[in-house]
Amino acid sequence: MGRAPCCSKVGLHRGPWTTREDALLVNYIQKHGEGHWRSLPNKAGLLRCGKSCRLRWLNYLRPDIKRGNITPEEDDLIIRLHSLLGNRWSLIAGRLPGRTDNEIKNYWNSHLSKKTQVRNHENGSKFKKESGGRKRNVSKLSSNRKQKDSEEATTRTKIHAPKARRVSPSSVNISADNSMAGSSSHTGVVDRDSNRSMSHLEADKNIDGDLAWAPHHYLDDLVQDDLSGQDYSPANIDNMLEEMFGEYQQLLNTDNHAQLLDSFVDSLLA
DNA sequence: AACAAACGCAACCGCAAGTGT
DNA sequence: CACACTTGCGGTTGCGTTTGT
Repeated sequence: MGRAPCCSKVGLHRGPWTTREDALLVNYIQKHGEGHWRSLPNKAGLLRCGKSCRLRWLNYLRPDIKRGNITPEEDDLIIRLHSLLGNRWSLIAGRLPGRTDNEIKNYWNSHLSKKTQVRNHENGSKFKKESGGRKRNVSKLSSNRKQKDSEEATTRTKIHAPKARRVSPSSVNISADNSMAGSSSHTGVVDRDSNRSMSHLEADKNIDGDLAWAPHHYLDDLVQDDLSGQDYSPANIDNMLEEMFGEYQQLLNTDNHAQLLDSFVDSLLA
């Protein structure tokens, strides 16, 4: 597959956006709407690649972006959704109105991954908790950033890392009203790296599609209230999440999980 | 006050799925 | 069916800011 040349193109601006560039982009999108990112820079008079424009718009300029600190409720929800979905930031972001996948990803990497790591270690071992906030670690004076980062990377907790998948609305087969039956439904976020038959792919598509697009999808049952409603956290959410997560992990931990997933997905589709 | 380490976040990169021809 | 192009995603990097020594 051919790869579209991007920011490597000579003559294109890179790095931080100026207020003028922001204004040009916002003006253009307000007049013509989103999309056609590739041709947008030319039409808008920007010396940026389309990819860069799209990112800038989605992560920063969009009017519905919520700025400011992540609330404790959001914090908690991110942790829960991450435990369920893994690093699928766009899906998680979809449950947090006004938050972008990039923001959540950054927040996770800089705050929550440590937090959960600390939790895990507190539960299971004598992990030495890093002091919160910006504390200098004197014992690390000799270490440089890269080294530290790579060390972190190797120790970072990874629940699972399914490959990214794009799902278009048209590919969603499950009807909007078809709330998925049973709490185990969503554990169908399956390992995409294993070799699977077409039924797997279809099932995956359905599941993801439902997650991403259907108006009354499963997660709405799971997390009924929009965070903006301030009343997130119905009494049974914890139990449901725990139950599903347990089931999900069970699947992942099984040797023949490909086969298990097979029947699991089949049961979902039935 | 100066310096270095740690942090936080915007932006970039590369891959892969969807779509058009 | 095969290929090229577009778009979306998660991972990674670069750099300005903050903090501790």
